[in-house]
Amino acid sequence: MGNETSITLDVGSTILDLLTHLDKKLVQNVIAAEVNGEEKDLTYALEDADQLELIDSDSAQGRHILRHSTAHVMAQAVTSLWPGAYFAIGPAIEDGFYYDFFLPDGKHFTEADIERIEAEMRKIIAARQPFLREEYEPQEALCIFSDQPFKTEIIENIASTGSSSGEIAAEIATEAAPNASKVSAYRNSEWFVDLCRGPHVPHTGRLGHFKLLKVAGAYWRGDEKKQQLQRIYGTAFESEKMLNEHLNRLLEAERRDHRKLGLELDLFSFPDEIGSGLAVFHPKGGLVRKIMEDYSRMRHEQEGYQFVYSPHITKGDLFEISGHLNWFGENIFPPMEIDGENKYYLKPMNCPFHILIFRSKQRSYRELPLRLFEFGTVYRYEKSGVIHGLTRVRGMTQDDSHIFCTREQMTGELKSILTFVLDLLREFGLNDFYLELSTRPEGKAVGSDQEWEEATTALHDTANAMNIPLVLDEGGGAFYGPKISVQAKDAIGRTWQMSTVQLDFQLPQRFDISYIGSDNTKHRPVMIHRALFGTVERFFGVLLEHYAGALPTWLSPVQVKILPIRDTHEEYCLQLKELLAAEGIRIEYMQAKEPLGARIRQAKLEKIPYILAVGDEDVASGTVGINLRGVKDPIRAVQKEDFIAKIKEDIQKHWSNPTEGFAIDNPSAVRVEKELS
RNA sequence: GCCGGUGUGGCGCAGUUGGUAGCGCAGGCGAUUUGUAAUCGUCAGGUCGUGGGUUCGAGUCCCUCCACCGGCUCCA
Repeated sequence: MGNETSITLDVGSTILDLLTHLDKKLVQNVIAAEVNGEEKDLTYALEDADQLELIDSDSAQGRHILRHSTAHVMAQAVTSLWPGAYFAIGPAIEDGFYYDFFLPDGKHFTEADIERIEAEMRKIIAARQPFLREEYEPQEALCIFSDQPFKTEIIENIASTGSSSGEIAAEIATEAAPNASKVSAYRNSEWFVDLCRGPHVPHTGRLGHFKLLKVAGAYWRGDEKKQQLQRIYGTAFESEKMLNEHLNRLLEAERRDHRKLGLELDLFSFPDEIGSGLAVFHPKGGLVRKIMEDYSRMRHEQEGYQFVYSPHITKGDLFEISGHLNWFGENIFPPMEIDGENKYYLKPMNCPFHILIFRSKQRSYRELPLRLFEFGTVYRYEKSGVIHGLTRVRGMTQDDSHIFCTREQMTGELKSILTFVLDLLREFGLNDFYLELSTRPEGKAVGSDQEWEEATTALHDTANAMNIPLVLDEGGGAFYGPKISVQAKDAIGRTWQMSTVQLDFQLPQRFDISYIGSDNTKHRPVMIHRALFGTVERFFGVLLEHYAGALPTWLSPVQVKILPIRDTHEEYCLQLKELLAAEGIRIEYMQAKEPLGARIRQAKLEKIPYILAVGDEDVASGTVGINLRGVKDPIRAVQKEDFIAKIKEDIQKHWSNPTEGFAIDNPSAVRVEKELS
């Protein structure tokens, strides 16, 4: 609440008692409190000199609590519908909560059960059941939960380690008591009690604005070798309004799904006949992709990269030397046998090829940093269940580069790469980033501690200097070195992993590459692996979702569509088309076979940035009527030269939408887009 | 890979308790010549993902495989 006040109460008073002394309006949203920095239920009995912070249901902390409480209600509902169900863990997560269950006797939930469970939950909420906190010695708790194997395991873990932390995942910690000696649980009814650290809302009547979203699978403790459970996801908010806003955001995400857009806009497809996770790009998608790649090539040229090419297959020796067959083997497609002797593999990575280019002759320090760039198509065997549109595929093209430099050049290179990455991503319209530093994967890494330490420090320091938030991803590095990845947030706030920059001391050793230094002796170069788009496919998918399919003009496969009002305007239109084409503008002409409204509609659905409608008045005065994407009303009688100047500016400046240059304050823009969905 | 769901013409969908497939959009053709988000008519298009089984008979029931969707584990 912010303001500090001292209040005197009777001995044994609870927070709830205290609230009754305070202004009703101010405290009606309070669902829990922090006492001396620890979250407590409202039924907590205050002691002398306790410092109290109230937690409102509309705060992040408050939502977390009410979601967690809703998860308990869901578990109770499930237990009442499926007596004997085992429940595992049920934490609040970002935007919602889940609970993992196991139904005995081979039963399982289906999507259809969601409604039944929701209905049962509403009954529990209507009953305004109190959440009663109980504390037990571990032995007692084991008795109470003797028929719940997962809970038993959690309690035993707490009892043996003395705490809920350690090797137990963070989410499990939310289930357990923070102090070692006692185990806390919350009772909602005579027959339903759940192990939990708390706190919870005072009673189930404080809940109700929730929705169950999906049934999914999940492994016990996130370990694929352990039992498979069923997870039910849901979300809950402090009000119906906030809940609906969230559900609308989910719909918006669905509307932006690049798989759907790719089909609607005729950009790419995944024919069954080719195989899972292998895309073909149709002419329009191919054009977008070409523009992306051309732009990238142009920028790489400016940044001092040299272009190389390497084949898609190689003898296994190469990946033996690099260590990929050993460390990355399960992601490599099975080999082709040639002449019974040699095993050839589809390449999963480009780096060894670039190393061989480096090694093809003796190198001098004067050549460094040597920056080799390639749109390298690689193939990775991904488990069938993980494939997802263009963002997770089995055949992908990386905008890959390997930079060979001296130890001394390393930091400078890293810095210029990160600057380059962020610039490039901004040029494609992504503006909101954070960096993630992935460190040594324990048990899955090569190289000495000292090398890892040095590499990690170098990456960390460079990342820190970028003035962008940096988060740590413990153990997420590649087997040969740590990495920084750039996470970009899209237009609706979702984050996508894009670029990666990896520092590598290992492969230069494995391939024994060297350069002659100014001292006339051999030195080992350092290698930096980096991809800016990450992969062209994923980047394409992310851009589609970011722009909801309405690509900026410079990336649009069709930039202008010309519509004559009647076919008598055809001649003028074709002249206009020539004029625009001469400026390198991508344009389509649409004959007057149908009413104008129908053609406008069709062009709008194609998300064309500029639709020109041309009639008698335009022919007479050399003008066009412009329909901007995202704007309902047309702009009439614009001199065609003015239009050309405008669209050229748009293309040159990479406007995210044509409206940017027209000072249009048109709230219908967003509405129109929505109506069409 | 694992758990659950789904798979009907290019796309979106309907197909009652098993009785050999419909609709809308898109497409072809014809008419309509249209000033801002769907003009009218007509025609064509599907061995119902695949392979097997049950049955007199399978889009409907069972099994296999494939693919997709939602997650988990992995990950660019």
